[in-house]
Amino acid sequence: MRRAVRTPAKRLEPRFYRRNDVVAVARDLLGKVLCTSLDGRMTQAIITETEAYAGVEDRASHAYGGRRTQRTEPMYAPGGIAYVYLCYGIHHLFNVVTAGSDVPHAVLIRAAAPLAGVEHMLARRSRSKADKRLLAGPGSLSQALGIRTELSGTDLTGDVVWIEDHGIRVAANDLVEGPRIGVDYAGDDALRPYRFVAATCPSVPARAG
DNA sequence: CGAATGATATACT
DNA sequence: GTATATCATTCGA
Repeated sequence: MRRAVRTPAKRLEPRFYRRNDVVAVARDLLGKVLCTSLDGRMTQAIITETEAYAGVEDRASHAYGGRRTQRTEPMYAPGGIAYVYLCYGIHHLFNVVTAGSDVPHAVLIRAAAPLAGVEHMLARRSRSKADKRLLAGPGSLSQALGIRTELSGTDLTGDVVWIEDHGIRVAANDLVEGPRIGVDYAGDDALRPYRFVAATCPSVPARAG
C-alpha cells in the first residue's frame, strides 16, 4: 500500500479554524490527527468522520436561533477551541469550534483511526484488543482519548488537546458525504449533507507499526 | 430492539 | 428554587 508522504507533523493554526465555512472545515478535518495529552498519557488518532453544525441557522445545532447558554458559550468564541458536552447522560461529545467571534459554528468529530497511544485508548475503554469500534462513534472516540466535558473551552493550539496535519490526504473518491446521524428532531435541516466520512481508512504513516 | 444515565434547558411555583 | 422532558449514543440481548 502506498504510504502517505512523510510530512513533519504540523499543528493547525487559528486561521484554519476561523474560516466561516464550517462545512469546508469539517471536510478538511478528515485525515488530520487529533492529539491529547492527559494524565501524562499521549494519544493520537486520524480523524475519519465529521459533521458540520452551522450555528444559528441550523436547527440541529445547539446554537440554533442564537441560543446562548453556559453550556454553548464556547461556540461563540473565535474558532480554535473545543466544545464538549454530555449526551444521554453518558457520552462526552467533542466538537471543534470554528468561524469568528459570535458565529457559533462547530464540527463534531464522530470517528477516527488509532495512530499512537493505543494502549491508553484500550485502557480507557476497558478493552483488551483494538477493533473497528475502538474509536467509532463520538462517545467512544472521546472516551478513548480521555476527552471530557471539563475540557470544553480548551484552546486547541495549546498542549492538552490539539490537531496536527501529518500530510495525510483523503482522496476525492474516498470521501463520502450524507445526512447527519441522530438529528431527526431538526426537521428539514436533518437532511443537510453535512456529514463527511473517509470511506477507507487514510494511509497510516509507516512508523505506526 | 430497548435500557442506561445525568446534565441541561425550559417551564413552572 | 423546583420539576420534568429531552438528548449530536452505546452496548448487550
